[in-house]
Amino acid sequence: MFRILVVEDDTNTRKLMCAVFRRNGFDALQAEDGMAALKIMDQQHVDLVVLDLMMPNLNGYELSKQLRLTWENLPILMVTAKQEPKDKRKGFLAGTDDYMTKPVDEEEMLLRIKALLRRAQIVSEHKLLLGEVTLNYDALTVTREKEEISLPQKEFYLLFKLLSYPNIIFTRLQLMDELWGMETSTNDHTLNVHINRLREKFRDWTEFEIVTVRGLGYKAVRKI
Amino acid sequence: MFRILVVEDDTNTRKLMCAVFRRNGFDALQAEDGMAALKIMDQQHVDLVVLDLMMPNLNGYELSKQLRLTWENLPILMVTAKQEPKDKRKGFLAGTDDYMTKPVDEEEMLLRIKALLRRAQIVSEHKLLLGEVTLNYDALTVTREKEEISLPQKEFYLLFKLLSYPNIIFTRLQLMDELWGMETSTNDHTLNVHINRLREKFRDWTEFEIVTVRGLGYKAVRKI
DNA sequence: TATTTTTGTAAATAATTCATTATGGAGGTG
DNA sequence: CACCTCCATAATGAATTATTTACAAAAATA
Repeated sequence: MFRILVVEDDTNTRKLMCAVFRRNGFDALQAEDGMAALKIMDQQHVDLVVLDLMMPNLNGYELSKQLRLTWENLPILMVTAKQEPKDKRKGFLAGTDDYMTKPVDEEEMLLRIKALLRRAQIVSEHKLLLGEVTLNYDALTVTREKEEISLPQKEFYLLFKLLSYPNIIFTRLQLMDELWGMETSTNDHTLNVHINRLREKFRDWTEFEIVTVRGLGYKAVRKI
Repeated sequence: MFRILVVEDDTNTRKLMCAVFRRNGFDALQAEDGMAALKIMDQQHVDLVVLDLMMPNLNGYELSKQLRLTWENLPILMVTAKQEPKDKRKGFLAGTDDYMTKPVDEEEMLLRIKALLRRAQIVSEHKLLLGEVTLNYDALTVTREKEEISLPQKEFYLLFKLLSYPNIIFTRLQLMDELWGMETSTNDHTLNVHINRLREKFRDWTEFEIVTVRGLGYKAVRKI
């Protein structure tokens, strides 16, 4: 069972959140400020932290920085005020983080929590499991039962990125940025070609498919 | 028959693990804490220890240190929490150790146990057995039936390293590091050359093969 | 010291991966 | 339907990476 730590100064909100988590099969702990949170983290295993950014004493930004020092891949879901500028909201997130704005929608929170946990697992195990199919990040291979396809780096990272977040559309820019870096001078047509090569290699696989979203970019969808 | 000692404070988990081992042809002993574990170890021969790091009294770290003092090459499989930082998880492992994160997958645990036992045997006997083929660490020789090839040091250690962990990819950096040390000024092309020499010598052997993983490094695969 | 063996370097060759271009097709829009 | 944009595909060539060969330096051995 996954254990979630809720850090939130408002007692009502905090208790409500914990109740929601418990009702949905999670184990929930609570802390009313950053200090209490760190104390709990030292004592027991926590899979994910939900964090209000507006708190007395050690505020959310500071706490998340502290947490990152020790638990590099700990997923953190930050709860921010809506009027906070967007770049500030996203700016300091690590790869395994996400944020939501208040007031928090219960349904949405659970979805995000689940996505974060899944992603954190991917990060820590360097593997991506999709039913019968496994992407092994360290070996650059894709396997299905006995079959193993090994891919060139660019192709592999592209596929891994897409399949890490199925059904999520990535713009060409995002993908270029992730695989080639901001400052590349590489023509962005090359992305088409890589996509094409991937499609070619996995044409007869029924598990997933790379779908073009015209005008936007690409997404991977799981079939079956 | 190999004998495994399970050290785990949670009674259910402990009994379940022992049941799994017995079902798979191992002899299983159990201890609910470090003290009990040491007592058992003093009384009888144990081939491998499975150890939960989170335990009351003598914790897992301490116990493993204690065990190492007397049983230098005892293979230990540590069970750690997932959020433990990776360097902490791996940092104190000896060559014959491994770790897993909770929750533990039965299949994976058995695989790791077998790999550990195999490796421990390598270490204690200074030999690596692959079917008909034997690598003798002290003599720097590779034998198959009546045939015996003796290798120069660098070549032998390289082959030994690769074959100790078949199917695991080692980066050029890892291999350079292991065979030449971090601070070497040796050109890393030399690795290619050594690989090439090994391939040449064992070209007609069907038992194993050195495979290059472009952009990453090399791995040894067992054939047949 | 002379000889052999081992190890490292360098250069030539080969293979793979990646980027670019060109062409044509699909889908949207007026 | 005509037109345009965006994307798919194929072909080509450049860049990167690995293999092989030859040779020289270093170390070990006779």
